[in-house]
Amino acid sequence: MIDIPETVSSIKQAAEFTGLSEDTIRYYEKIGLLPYADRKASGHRTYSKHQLEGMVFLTRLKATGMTLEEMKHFRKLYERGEASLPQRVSILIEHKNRIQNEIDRLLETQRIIDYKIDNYNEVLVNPDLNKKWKSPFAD
Amino acid sequence: MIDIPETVSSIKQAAEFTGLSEDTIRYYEKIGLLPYADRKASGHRTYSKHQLEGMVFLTRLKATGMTLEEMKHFRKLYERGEASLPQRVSILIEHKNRIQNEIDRLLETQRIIDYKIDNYNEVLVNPDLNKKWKSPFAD
DNA sequence: TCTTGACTTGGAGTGTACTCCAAGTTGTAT
DNA sequence: ATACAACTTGGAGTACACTCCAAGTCAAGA
Repeated sequence: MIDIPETVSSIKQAAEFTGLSEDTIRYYEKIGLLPYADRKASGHRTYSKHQLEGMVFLTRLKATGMTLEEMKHFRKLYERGEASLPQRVSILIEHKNRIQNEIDRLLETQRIIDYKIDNYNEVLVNPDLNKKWKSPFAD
Repeated sequence: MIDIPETVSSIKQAAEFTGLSEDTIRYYEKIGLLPYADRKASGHRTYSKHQLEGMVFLTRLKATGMTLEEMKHFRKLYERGEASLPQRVSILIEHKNRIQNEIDRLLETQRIIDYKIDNYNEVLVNPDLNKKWKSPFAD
């Protein structure tokens, strides 16, 4: 990962460092997933390193299947301060479990794909075998 | 997995055995992802075990991130017969690699979540530590 | 025969997450 | 001073994958 400067003073740079698009950053702010960003005198958004890291963490949660609504909820808990810590922990634990289930599902599908690739390769070597696998896409 | 009978004679049963909804099955047929299903004299759809297994395989590809368009492409190759075998193998290999990348990403996010959970727990034990972690959502 | 329920069709509507646009403002280089 | 790029806003449009609906047909039981 690129290392993030202490502050950036344009949405373009924020996009560059977080991997989000400029439009997506504005959209997230619009729906309340990101807090209203500080503006310069010109009205342009500025971001601290702190905020950029938060955005990167959001992209990770999203990339692992958390919805924008769930992330908004998490953010609201964060804003309520320390009292919400236990709730935040349990959300993270639950999300971690979801990720684990997803991993298990992916591994199983990899096994099935391997099986199909093996079948395909056998048919490539000996086309007469073709009739043996009647399963769709497998023969 | 439930075992699938040799044939089913309604879309309801097909839905039951594949896990897809009736509407989704009709939708897949409409967009050409599934071939036009055989109909009884009444016009009701019937499906062979062969076809049901194909539908289950589609759900796996979809659950692991393949789009409907990509699946349509794969299906068309399948319909072109044996000559498309090498192409189908390479699509499967590529998809398997995508799954691997996804798994790697999920594992990395799990590690990050673990790190955050640890931080949270430390703060829960000793609230004074709270100032140490300035990273959003992490403190 | 009549009702009930499962099915058929084409097409409209939904939810999520963007993505783009028009009109206007500001900052920088020549 | 002027051009031009980068930014601002509210709001409209898009892509994907369904999901629902209305109107009609068909099969089986009371």
